Amino acid sequence: MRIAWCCKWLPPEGTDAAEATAMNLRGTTVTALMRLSPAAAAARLLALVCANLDALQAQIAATMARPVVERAMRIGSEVLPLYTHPIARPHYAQPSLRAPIERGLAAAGRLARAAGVRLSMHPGQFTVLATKLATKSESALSGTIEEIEYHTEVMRLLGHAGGWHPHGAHINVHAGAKAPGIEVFRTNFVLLSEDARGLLTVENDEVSYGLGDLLPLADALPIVLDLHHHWLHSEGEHIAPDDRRLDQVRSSWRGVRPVAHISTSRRELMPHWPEDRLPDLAALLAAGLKVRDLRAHSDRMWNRAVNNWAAAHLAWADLEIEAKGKNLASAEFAASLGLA
DNA sequence: GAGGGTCAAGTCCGT
DNA sequence: ACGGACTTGACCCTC
Repeated sequence: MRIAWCCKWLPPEGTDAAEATAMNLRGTTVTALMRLSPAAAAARLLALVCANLDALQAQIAATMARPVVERAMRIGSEVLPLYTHPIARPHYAQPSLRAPIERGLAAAGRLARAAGVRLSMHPGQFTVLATKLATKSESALSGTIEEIEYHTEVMRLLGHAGGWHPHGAHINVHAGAKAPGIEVFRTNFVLLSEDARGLLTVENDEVSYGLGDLLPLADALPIVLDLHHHWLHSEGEHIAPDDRRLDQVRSSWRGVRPVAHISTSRRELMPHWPEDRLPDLAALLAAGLKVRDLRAHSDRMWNRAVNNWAAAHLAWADLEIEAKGKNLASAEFAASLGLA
């Protein structure tokens, strides 16, 4: 059983803020890189990558120091900044950049495996396997494939690729656009490398692909259930851990411990809502709140009823905590449930 | 150093 | 038709 934090390390009470800053990944922008000479751009990327590799190892080390139940984390996608962009690609092909990346990621992966830290990644919203095959979207599809193969390459260099979700690793995406339909996702999924297909998972979202829409893919890749997205997509259902639909979700993982996501709406939206009562979507909408507002993640897991409901799902899945309070929220969540 | 405009990409929603 | 939100605010220029 694992509880994961996501991407960014915030300094726990009484620790050094500058130390935490050094533990986080940094990116850059295409325009900033383009303004530099090729030599300066190469130097800039090398400096960023080296800092990020150190930061990643520090994140894993900090995660190792947590109780066993908290040894899981999501790696930020900017670990190798602009890796898939044409402006950066020639630089990443250079041995001067490639060598430290291979060394650094191999060391990070060894560290994670030695301490049983489960690793995941989550490519951004531009990653859409369900996308039309029309000329207009061809670049969207090729960009999506490049992006997934980039994340796969990071996992490969960590030593977490080859076969079926080695060490529990996964690269999680949303399905994409609604119009083409889920079978287009399946068609495009086949275009990925074998390593990528062994790492990819697909997550339900609030607007396009709900849990029921993804179940037809259960034979192709694991389904990540986002409990908060499902709550919004299903018009307020707090799905039970023994719901029959979850049988298919579980089996989609083919023996690997499943992963689910939990987050909750911002408390400021419902200042008078009791902390020990599950938020009632119909009541909140009737009170004038918008789904769009309710999608936003809270800082902390502030609602005990939500936490107990989420904790019941630990019976079958590891949980990634998606809260703006990051590691602080996940540690507090684990502690509040008496798990850590 | 602080403030504020800008940021590679797709899709959906509200105006 | 267009701006904003989303994974997540960070980056980077100007003063």
